[in-house]
Amino acid sequence: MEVLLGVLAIEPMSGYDLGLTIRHSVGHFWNESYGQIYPNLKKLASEGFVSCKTVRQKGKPDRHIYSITEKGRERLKKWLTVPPQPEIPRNELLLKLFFGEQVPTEILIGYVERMANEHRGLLELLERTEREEIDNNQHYPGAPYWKMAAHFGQMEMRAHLRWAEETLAELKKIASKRRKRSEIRQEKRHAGK
Amino acid sequence: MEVLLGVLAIEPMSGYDLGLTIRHSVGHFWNESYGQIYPNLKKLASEGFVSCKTVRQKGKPDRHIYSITEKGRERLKKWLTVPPQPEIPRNELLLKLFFGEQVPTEILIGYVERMANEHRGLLELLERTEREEIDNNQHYPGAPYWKMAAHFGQMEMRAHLRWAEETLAELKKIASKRRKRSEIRQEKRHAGK
DNA sequence: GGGTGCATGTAATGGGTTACATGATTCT
DNA sequence: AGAATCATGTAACCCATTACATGCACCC
Repeated sequence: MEVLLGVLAIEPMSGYDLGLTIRHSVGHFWNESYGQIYPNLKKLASEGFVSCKTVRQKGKPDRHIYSITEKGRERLKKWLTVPPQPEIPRNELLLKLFFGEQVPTEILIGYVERMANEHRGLLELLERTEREEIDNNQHYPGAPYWKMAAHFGQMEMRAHLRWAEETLAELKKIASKRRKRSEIRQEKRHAGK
Repeated sequence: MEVLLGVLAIEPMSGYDLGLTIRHSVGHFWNESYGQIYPNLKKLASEGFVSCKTVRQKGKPDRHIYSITEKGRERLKKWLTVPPQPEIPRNELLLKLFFGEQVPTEILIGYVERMANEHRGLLELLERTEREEIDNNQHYPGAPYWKMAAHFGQMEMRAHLRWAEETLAELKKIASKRRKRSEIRQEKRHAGK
């Protein structure tokens, strides 16, 4: 809801563009689906927080360009001054790892490797975005804040990658132990026959 | 849903105890409310994934002790072998910081300080839990996995604290710049009078 | 007397994702 | 010809939190 106001405070745009802009600016820590964006824009418009101009297009449906109003800016500021409450994120990977005993270690190794690859990619993306997007908008007063948010993501990703390395080493140790144990079991079974 | 099975695979217990156990074992990356736990236990029981024994108590309501069944263990294993899909966590602090331009810098400083304090506390808790809970259960085959999950939280918290330091320094720079600018404005207004 | 902890549960409410529907244009 | 992109939106559904309801025991 308030992301929409925040982005529209930077620049008026359509619902579709809001989706794209949100994805590649705050996408690494906040996302909104179109099933959320369109109804919320309508609601914000009906309550006077945003205004809407309709632009005709040939072939395509009309574009609705939304702009934030004074009332909208006030609402945004009011929301910004409410202390954010801490939220416990849900991490399915960690949960599955926590119960990892129940499952072959190779599976867990796959999960951690996959996560590491994803986060490596995300880290690169964040670094690139910082260089290209934020540094090219140094004149804009919001740029320092964008940088802080981007840095958060970068530092988190690097921590995750370090953890993944450490954890993969540990998992591989466990895997080889397990293999040895099952080999011994096999031998005993052979001997017992 | 599956957390319940996972915890019950370690030890049978009541819904109430599940809530407590989840909070202080996987609480830093997963949480379930009682409004979720009780109905889900009922559902799991009706589908044969857990069994339930009722224990009478004087004064207090009957305790329902749930145990995982063979069918439940199979379901847990099946779930564990489904690759976790990456989830984008929502971070309200970062979002507010991203739009920080719109609001006095002091407010943002307060948010970041508060977050740093919280995460410092959480880090200590995680370190303590690792020493007390996990190391005391070294015999249990799940312990190494618990340790990995705990380490994830620790490394993340430490990264957040480093970020908070860096960010606070930056925010304080911005705050002093802003103060100077507003002093100049004040002087000009006086001179203009 | 009032707060906290034990112990269970239900119901309203809200938030969000997914799937669906439409339809033209552009790329492969 | 078929997929993808542009562009809007609705509706069903799922999930989750919150608040409510009950009631005893214990402590200050």
